[in-house]
Amino acid sequence: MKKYDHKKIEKKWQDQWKKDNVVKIDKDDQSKEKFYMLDMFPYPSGEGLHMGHTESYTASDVFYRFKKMQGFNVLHPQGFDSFGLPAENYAIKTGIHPAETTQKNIGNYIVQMKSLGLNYDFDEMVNSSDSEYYKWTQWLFGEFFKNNLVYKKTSKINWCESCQTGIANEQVLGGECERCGTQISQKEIPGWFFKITDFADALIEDLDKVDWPEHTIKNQRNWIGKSEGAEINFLVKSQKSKVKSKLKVFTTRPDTLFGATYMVLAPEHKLVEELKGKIENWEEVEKYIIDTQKKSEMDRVEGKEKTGVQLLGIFAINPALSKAGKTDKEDLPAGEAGIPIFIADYVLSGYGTGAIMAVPAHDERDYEFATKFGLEIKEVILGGDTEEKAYSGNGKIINSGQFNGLDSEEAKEKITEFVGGELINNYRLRDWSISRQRYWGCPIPIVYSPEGEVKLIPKEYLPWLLPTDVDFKPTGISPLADSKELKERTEKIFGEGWVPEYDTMDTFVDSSWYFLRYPDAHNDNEFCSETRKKWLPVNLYIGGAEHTYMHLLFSRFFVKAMKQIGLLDFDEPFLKLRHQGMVLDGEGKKMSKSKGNVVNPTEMVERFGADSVRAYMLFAAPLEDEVLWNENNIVGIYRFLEKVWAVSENLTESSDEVINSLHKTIRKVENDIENLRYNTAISEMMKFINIVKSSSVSKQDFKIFLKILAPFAPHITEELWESLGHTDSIHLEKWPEYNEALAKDEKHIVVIQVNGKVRSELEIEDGEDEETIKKRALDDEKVQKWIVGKETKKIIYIKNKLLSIVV
RNA sequence: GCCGAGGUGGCGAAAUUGGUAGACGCGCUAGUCUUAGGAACUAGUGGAGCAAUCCGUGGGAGUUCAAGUCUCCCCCUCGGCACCA
Repeated sequence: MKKYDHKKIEKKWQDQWKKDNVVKIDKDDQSKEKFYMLDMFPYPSGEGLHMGHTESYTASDVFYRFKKMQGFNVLHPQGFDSFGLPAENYAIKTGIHPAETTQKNIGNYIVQMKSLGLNYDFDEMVNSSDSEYYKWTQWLFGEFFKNNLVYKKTSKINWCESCQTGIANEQVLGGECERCGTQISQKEIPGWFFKITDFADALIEDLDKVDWPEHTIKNQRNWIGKSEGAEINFLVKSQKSKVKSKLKVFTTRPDTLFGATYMVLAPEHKLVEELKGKIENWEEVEKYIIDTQKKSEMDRVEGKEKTGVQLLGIFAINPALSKAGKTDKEDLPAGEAGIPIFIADYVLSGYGTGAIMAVPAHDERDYEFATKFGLEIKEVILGGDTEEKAYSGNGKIINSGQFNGLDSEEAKEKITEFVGGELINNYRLRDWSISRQRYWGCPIPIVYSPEGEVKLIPKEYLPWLLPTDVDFKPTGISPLADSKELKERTEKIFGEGWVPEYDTMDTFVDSSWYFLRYPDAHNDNEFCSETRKKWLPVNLYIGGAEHTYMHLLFSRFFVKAMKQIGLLDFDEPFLKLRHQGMVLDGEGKKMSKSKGNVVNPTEMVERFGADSVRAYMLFAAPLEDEVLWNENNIVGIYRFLEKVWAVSENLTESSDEVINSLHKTIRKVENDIENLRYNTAISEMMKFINIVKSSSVSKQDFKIFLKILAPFAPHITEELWESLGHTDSIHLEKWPEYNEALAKDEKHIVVIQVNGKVRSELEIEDGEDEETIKKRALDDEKVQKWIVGKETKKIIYIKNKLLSIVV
């Protein structure tokens, strides 16, 4: 008997599959139903594939093989998100061009993926730093430009001093750069923006159309941060002069307008500068503004204590309190004065209008501020605990003139109308800043005329190539600025004095549409032909939970924008999404280079075999949970495969028990794969083998078992398939059908409970009638003991499972 | 503080969705074989008890013939957000 030697057979079959080009599919095959199985494409780092990839890529590989056996035409592509900072930083250190490192790393990744038995067609791969791909990234930018979905503006953006580039809001984590952890500052620079906010509502509403994890949907919603409220104008007056200005605020609680006793502007608010001459304590105000600018976002939040400065010499008029309820009728009822105006850093310039009406009686932050500065607190809502500092719930309106007695909800609309305000929605989401002052990214296809006029580079000049004659060292100005070649190229095409855009695009742009390219990866005329668009959208997408905001949000935006332009005809890119959990070390700690506990997938494949590594990753825990990589546990899987191997050399006849178990196993495994419950699918197959070991199985039935094991352990099953006399691959077989009648049990154990406690059990024939079972139960010796001399009040029977006697 | 996920043997985890809690795997114990075993095989393995039986799914209450599962309150762990008006 030859031994199970994973090294030999895995090598053998990987070579064979390559030779047979088994992964190639006919993308235009109309005879089969399509299924688009997608993995999140990796950034090809120098570290190589990590265990997290191993798990999610195996998960998708199993699903792909399963769907294929079920007769679907399955697209299961892979590619590389290869623009980005690590390669550029490496280039700065070593002088090796990013293109070169990237190419090398991609080669490594492909070798590693193949060694795991992952079936991808690398002839059809997408590589975002390849001009064949980024030509279309640029073309899409152009389409967005033509359709007014991208614009340029000078604004304060998040600036990372260490990376020497601006970054998106989404890339700032707790005031720090998500890449390098440097404190983010604000910098005023010109840059390009995608109008993602145009789609804010659709990005929320369409979440109802997808099958995604609940928490991911919630995160998307929170990130967009829709709040319903009103914009209301207040009048600002100077004590000395007649000059009046309007001050617009956003509030979610217009119903509390009568309780607004002061106003707060963000220190950066335009009006502060405008009214400079009217503000009597300008020196103090200016100092506060400068102090605020100096504070980083972190400090602003950490020093929770409210600070602020009143703008002396000016005041605002609460429109609700002016005679006619309109701001332009500024006369106040006799004895009423205007309300004070403050600047304070608890009001953010970037949200809403950068100014608020403060209602201390019903907002905790306003309450805190008002208490500190001794400002009036006026209750206008009845409700809640009177002990509470500020009641922020809904209730009956009081102290609000003709609106008294209304419910808050109703009052919101009426009071807004009364003061000429407007009900509107506000969003936390901002337009997506995509300009990066770095080298290794997709060039923005824009040129400027000598007069500074913006011109989109026409399609005929795409791909607009990333120049190679640059110095990588970041200086805060995009490295492209020192390319002689780029300058000459631009002048040659557009004329003397024309200059190219030097910024490159955020790499999230590359990954926002890559899944649209796979169906037609080498099309040089279109990003994807009409006939190949039939592959879209993605049926199942598997990837890390760290992408619950950015990548998923941006991809969704792209699809919506492209639909609006008429390039696509669906709303959502990923119909079904599942995340894999993190892979931790044996002690449950995160793997990291500094801890020295990083596990190398290739080394594990060498030692235990790809089949064992694959099956173990999926067996150890549910897909979405964390997996501990415990080398002592993987032997369980290895033993299982050895048992399968051993069984294959001892095939005779199937016992009834084995036949029954086989059909149950097919049913369970099929159902579990469909629901991505791989862990229980594998345990079910283990059970089957255990039963076979204590009994016997026929060649035919064993071959059926091999088929359901094949997606998980593609090499060993292929080897055994061959040794059982087949010349065609097991992976071309059809998924076996189970027989419901054979999967049925003929006998059942029925548990007998007395007053809810298990007292005995009976073996019954399937379908044995209830009366007989009841009688048998009541006569049962062990049951008798508990019911003798008592009156039977109730008997409940759950078919084939349980009989509960109440006495 | 807010949002989300979770808490079941020594460990990773199951539980047909209200019906025998701990499947499957690791580990452990005993035995067989062996020069040996960190190999293989067989049996056992939630806790207490000689046993009958009792106790057990973070804690407490409740609904029910029956609760890991449903309801209410509380505690803890992990992830994310953090003055968003």
